[in-house]
Amino acid sequence: MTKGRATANEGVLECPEFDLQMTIDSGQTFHWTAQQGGYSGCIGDTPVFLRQTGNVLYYRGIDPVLLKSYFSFDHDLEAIRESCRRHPISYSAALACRGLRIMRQPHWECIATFILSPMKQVSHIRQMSLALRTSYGSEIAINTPRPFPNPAVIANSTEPELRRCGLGFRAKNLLATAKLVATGEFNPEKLATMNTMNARMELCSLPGIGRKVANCILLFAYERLDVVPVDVWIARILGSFRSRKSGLLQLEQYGEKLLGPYAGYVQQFLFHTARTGKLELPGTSPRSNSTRASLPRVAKLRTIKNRKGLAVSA
DNA sequence: TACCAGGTGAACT
DNA sequence: AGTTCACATGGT
Repeated sequence: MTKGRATANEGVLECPEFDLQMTIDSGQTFHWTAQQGGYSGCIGDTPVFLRQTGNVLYYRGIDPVLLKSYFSFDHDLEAIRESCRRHPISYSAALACRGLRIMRQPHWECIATFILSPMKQVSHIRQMSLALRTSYGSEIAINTPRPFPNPAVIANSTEPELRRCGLGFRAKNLLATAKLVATGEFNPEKLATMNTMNARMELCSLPGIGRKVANCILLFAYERLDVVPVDVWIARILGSFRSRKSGLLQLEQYGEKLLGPYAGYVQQFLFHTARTGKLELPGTSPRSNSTRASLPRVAKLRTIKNRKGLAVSA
């Protein structure tokens, strides 16, 4: 109905090389709900509605400057694509992911939701996020989405109550981390000024955060675009590129070298194409929509808490 | 039913 | 230092 034309209270933004749906569905954010041909959610504490038609983004409720920053409109996607041209599989993944941008998410909500991520599918992380926002998020206005709850609000809750949001064993970690942040003992803003290795160590000091989750947070909230989070998908993909099987840390280092200066971005292209069944790997067939991945299995994976001197990317 | 999901941390050899 | 296991929940 309103497709291709702005309604009364909508702002309009040219957005070349941007795919709203792919960006939101790529497993980096879990707080947006598909609605009326667009998405509703919050940017910070501001309720926002977004929809896209072609190269035009229609937005409601938000300063376009913040919007552009949130979705990283300043990232040079062409340069990022070119950075992995020498590696054909990555390059074709990059071409398949035109318009996928790595966002600048608010620090706390990114930390909190990736604490919820271990051993959960993307759709389940969305469910947990929604349950938390519904139960604990403040009501900004009637009939608008609630923002992700502040650390203090979570900190004032209890583990049994958090478990009612379906968090399982993650409830304890979220609660403990929320308390550390609420008291000021841990300051997420401080990490922005630190180098990647030190920021990673700080994150790994939090309960429930190991190397993989820390890397996700560094990539999706702190703009460390060279960092490669190695989850089961990326481990399979990177593992299939080499004959020797290796541990998580080895795969991460291998990935950072192979995928170039924007390795984290390229990792996201590989992750998303694999998860949507579009990635073709040597010796495997792309999965169909209805079946599980046919990607090769990887030996049981162990995680490593970061230690001093273990500089993977300085 | 059994298996898997954007893993982590503690207790084992 | 390397291995093994428990940990909740929801979906196929």
